[in-house]
Amino acid sequence: MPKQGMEPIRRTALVEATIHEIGARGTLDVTVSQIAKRAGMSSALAHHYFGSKEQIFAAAMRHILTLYGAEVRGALAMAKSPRQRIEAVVRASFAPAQFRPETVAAWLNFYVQAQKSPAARRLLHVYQTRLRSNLLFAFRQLAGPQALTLTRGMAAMIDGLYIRQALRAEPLDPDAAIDVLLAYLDTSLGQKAKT
Amino acid sequence: MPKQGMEPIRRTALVEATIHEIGARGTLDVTVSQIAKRAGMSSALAHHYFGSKEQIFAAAMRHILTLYGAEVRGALAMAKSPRQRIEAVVRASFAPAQFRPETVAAWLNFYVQAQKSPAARRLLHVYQTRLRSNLLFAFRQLAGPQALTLTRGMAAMIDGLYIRQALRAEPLDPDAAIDVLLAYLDTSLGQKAKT
DNA sequence: CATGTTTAATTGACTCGTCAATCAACAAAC
DNA sequence: GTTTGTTGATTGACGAGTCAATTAAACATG
Repeated sequence: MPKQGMEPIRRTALVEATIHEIGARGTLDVTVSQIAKRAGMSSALAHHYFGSKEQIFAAAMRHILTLYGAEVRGALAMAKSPRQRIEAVVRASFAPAQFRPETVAAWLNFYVQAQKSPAARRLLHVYQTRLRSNLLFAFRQLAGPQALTLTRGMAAMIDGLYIRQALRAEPLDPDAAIDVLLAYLDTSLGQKAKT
Repeated sequence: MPKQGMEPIRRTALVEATIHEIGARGTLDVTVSQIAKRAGMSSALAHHYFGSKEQIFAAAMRHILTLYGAEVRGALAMAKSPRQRIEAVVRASFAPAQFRPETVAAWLNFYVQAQKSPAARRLLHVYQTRLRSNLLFAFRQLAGPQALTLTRGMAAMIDGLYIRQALRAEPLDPDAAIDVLLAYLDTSLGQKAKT
């Protein structure tokens, strides 16, 4: 069977299987065998390519963060005004790809993973910092001294809406979530320039 | 050694040990032995009183939710106006007892637990619903039609600020968190009656 | 109040299952 | 015939839950 050049294929298959499996089970308690099975291979092969379960998780996390980063960057590229930059971050955060149940469940579980694994914590920290500074920069131009408070509030609200989705309690659709956030944005800025 | 009436003592010791152990390790991956050891007894005894690990977790969760519920009810009792009722919920949510790192870490992990355990999900759901309806009721009197959006925003923000604390990323002290929330409240209500 | 009996509390040792990780061996492709 | 892909079987560790046996308090009774 062995064709050559399987490695990248296997790796991505495993990463995606990991995210789906975590999403489906709602837990980090997924076995390498489960992941491997979903990816259509033996668990031994998974170990062969990744070395350890923790490295599989790390790769899955990197994948999610990369996708999210790309989504944000894409949205940001088209934004002209500070107001648009904030809106871009919000919309990117709730884009269909980011708000799929498996993805969100995976996020929640990676939050937990970050509590034990320093590597996971670092990864998460990089992205959170980047996101926050995007918001802060824009808010500074719009609201001066209140910028820090507004940034904190908005970042918290994004996370909170994610959690709700993960818990499937009061499952808001993306548009409703975006509405909540934009309402916050607008009233905070006192209905200034809705450009 | 056997004195009588040990049961309630052992049970509460186990519940508290569970919360501390989860907080300390940052994971639901705590063994019954670890919990029992911290509570100063053998793992066999823990099983004797609770039957299973899941029931220990459920009891710990109930404990946390009960404390939180009591805190909210206490704060709510003194509130006279709708504005004060919202503020009461906010302040109760970030009261020192609720915002201790172990407690917050335990919360996060119970969110995860709720994904697999229907019992945990039910417990969480009851409290979340109660909380939300407290907010919604007050917001209706203050903001009429926007009440639903505001409630969603505020509930999300509370959860999000909790997460931040759990992750120890940008660790806000309780007062800062309350400031963020009250700023949201005030601007949303357009600086009406700050009573 | 001494003594025998029940009973709650308690644990060490054990079972059984599960899972991450390893390894030896085999199968194409080159 | 060497490299790359692949797996079944195995190892070793660990953890939930059980159980039989031990302790000493509580209690009864003459």
